[in-house]
Amino acid sequence: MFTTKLNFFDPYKIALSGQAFRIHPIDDSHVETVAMGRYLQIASLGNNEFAFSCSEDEFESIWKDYFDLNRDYEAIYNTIEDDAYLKAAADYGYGIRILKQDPWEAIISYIISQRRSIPSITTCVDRLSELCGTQVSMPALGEPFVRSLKDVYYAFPSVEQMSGLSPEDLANIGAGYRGPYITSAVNDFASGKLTREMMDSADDDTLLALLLNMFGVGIKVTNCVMLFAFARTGRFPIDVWIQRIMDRYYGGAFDASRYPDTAGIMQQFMFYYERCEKSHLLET
DNA sequence: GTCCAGGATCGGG
DNA sequence: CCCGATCATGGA
Repeated sequence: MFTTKLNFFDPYKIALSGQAFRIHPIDDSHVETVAMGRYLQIASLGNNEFAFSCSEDEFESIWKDYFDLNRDYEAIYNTIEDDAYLKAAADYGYGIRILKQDPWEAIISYIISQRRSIPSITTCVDRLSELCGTQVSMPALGEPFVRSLKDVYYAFPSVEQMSGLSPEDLANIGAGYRGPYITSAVNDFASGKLTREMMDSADDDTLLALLLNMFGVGIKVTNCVMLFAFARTGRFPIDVWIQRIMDRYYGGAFDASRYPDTAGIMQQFMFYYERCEKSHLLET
C-alpha cells in the first residue's frame, strides 16, 4: 500500500467519466481498475489523501503517469473564462484527469465503442479480456481497502494473444459488425505495419493520419485514442453527446481552438457534465 | 417490443 | 465532396 496526498484528483468521477471501460466505483470511497496488466484499488481517505493498493515504486513508475498526476489541472481549470456552460461543467467535473491508457487497449476498446452504450462496451471488453487475456494477480486488500467486485480479473489481451482470434470468437464476445475492424487492427500491429514506437514518436498530424488510415477507425475513434492514450490533450472528440451539447449551448459548434492544448480536457468536463448531471436531473 | 448507443464505411448523386 | 442507408448487439 502507498498513501499520498493529491490535488485535483477524484477517482470516482474518473471512473464515471467514460474514458476507460475497466475502471469502476466499488462504493463512495473506493474505485478499482484493471489496467497496464494489473489490478489497482484506490481508497479515498478524505482531506485529499488517497491509498493505492500498490507499492510506492509501482505508483511512481506506472500510476502517476497513468492518472496524469504531473499535469497542473488547477491551472487549466483557471483558464476558463467567459463561458458559463463550460465553467459549470468544469466545476462539476472538478477532479477529473485524462488517463494515459495503453494504446493497444484504447484502439480496440474505441473500435468496439462505436454505436454502443458505455455499459455495453464494458461487457464486450470484459468478455474479450476473459477470452484471451492473462489473469492478473491480486494485491492484499486489507484496510483501508474493500473486497473487489469480482474474484478474478484478466488483463486486456496483447496483440499476440488476440492474433489467434477467429471471426467466431469475435462474434461470441459480441463485437458485432466491428469484428473485421478488430482483425484488421491485429494484423496491422502483428505484421509490423504499425508499431507503438512509430505512434509514440509521431507528431499530432502524423499520429492522426496513422490512426485514420486503419480500417474501421474514423475521426472520432482517432481523437479518443489520441486523447486518452497518447496525452494529445488538444484533441476534441465529437460524439453524439458532445454534438448535442454544441447544438444546445454553442450554436452547433464549439470553438476548440480557444484551448489549443487543453480542448480535450474541456471536452471531458462537458461530456461528464452532460451524461451524469443532466441525465440525473431528467430522471427526477 | 422499441429505441438508442463515446461511428465508420460504402455507394450513389 | 456530401449524403443516406446500413452495419450487430446489449441495455434501458
